[in-house]
Amino acid sequence: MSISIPRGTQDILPGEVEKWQLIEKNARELCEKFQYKEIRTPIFEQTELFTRSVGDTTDIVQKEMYTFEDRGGRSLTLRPEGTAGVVRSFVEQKMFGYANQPIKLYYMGQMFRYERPQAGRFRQFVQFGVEALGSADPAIDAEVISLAFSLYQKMGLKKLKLVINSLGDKESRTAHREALINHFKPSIGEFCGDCQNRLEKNPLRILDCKKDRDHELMKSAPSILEFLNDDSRAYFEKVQSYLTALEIPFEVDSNLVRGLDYYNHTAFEIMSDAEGFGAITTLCGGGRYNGLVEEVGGPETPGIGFGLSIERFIAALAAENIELPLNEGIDVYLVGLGEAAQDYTVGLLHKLRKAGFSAERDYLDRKIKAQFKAADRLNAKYVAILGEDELKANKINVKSLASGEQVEYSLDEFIDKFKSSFE
RNA sequence: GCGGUCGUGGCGAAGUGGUUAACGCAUCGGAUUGUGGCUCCGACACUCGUGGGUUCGAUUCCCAUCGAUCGCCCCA
Repeated sequence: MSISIPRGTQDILPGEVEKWQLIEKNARELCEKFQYKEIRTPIFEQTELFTRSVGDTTDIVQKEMYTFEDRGGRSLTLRPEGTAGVVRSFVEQKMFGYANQPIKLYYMGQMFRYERPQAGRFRQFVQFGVEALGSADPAIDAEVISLAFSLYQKMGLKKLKLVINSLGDKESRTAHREALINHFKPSIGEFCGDCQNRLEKNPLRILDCKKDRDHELMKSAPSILEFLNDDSRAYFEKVQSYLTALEIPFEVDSNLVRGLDYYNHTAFEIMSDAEGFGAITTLCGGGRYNGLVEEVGGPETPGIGFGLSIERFIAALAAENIELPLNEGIDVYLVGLGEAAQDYTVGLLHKLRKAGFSAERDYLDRKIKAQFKAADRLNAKYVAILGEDELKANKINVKSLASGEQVEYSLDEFIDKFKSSFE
């Protein structure tokens, strides 16, 4: 039996990896403009970090974590999401004491969830995410949302939908929770098993159920928005007015519930409207998590962030048929004919590269025709031909593959002349 | 964790219970002794995912298993 790639993981090969690099590059540039700084935290953390922050009633913690014990008997877990590690670092490195507040960070890296793979869902996937810690200004909620939105737009995505909701503060949530339980409890028997479980644990989740979505009580269920206290309501309205100022279209969906326990106030998702996108629609999810820093052992600190998957990003690009500017060819392919000439091209190739050109030569002892084909395949702009004759005459022929024109240079002047004539 | 579909050469893709498993692309060679993209000719070692069963005989039928894929749950 041959060794194969672990389930739910993928090799990203040349030809595909360029898309990743382009997204990564754009993400970094955008973060630079928005003044978010990169942070790199470990890929595994103490298990307790996730059970405490993500919430031990969530699916992530209950059935999706890659947890293992190391040789010292410590329980460690491959990170299932990015926020927990960043917050842990914020606390441990005492960033709350830094002069420059709020602390604005971004990360990019592998996350791991033990799930059955399907469209847009993997066991190892890559998230780009942002966290802003130390500010409870609704303007930063809008900034975080607009950063994510801008990245998608920058890559050419058009069919985007931003959905926002407010989960309110603790007081609002508690009131809403009571109301939900009272609303569903008398008839909970008519709902699916999952919902029956949710009633006490997390009644908010019932609203997200797809099976029971048509149930009468679903439509008449009390909305969180009705239970927002004055502060929470004012906050949410502020976020909305800032989004409007940023010219980001959005819709409010009072049923939007995020899968992690730590969220409050602003919750949002960016989805793709593109057809043929399958069951996955969520590209990016995020929200505010005031209280999380305390939970992890730090001082009371507000925070907000998002996470987005590069895999889904690329899937969305494909769903919208967006061509990325990739596939650059090389500048020059060095054709060598005969042993003496091929020997000479070794040094010449190096000089070309040192002069700033992307250059390649043959390493398979191929005939001239095959070398030309190789040059074509590499999308070379020029082919430089060095045969026995040229070598003897101290010359080299340079042919443009586009025009077919060929010029002869003296070998000594070749690099300089080629450089000055290069377009 | 549950369900549907699928698993043939580097890639794509036919096909059959029975002696040599199509074809296309790609690759390599030649036509064109040192100049590409076109054309023509030729070459190209395949445990037909793996294990077991049925059968005189299985790549083709059955079972299991692994994997891929899509969906449910949930999410990025």
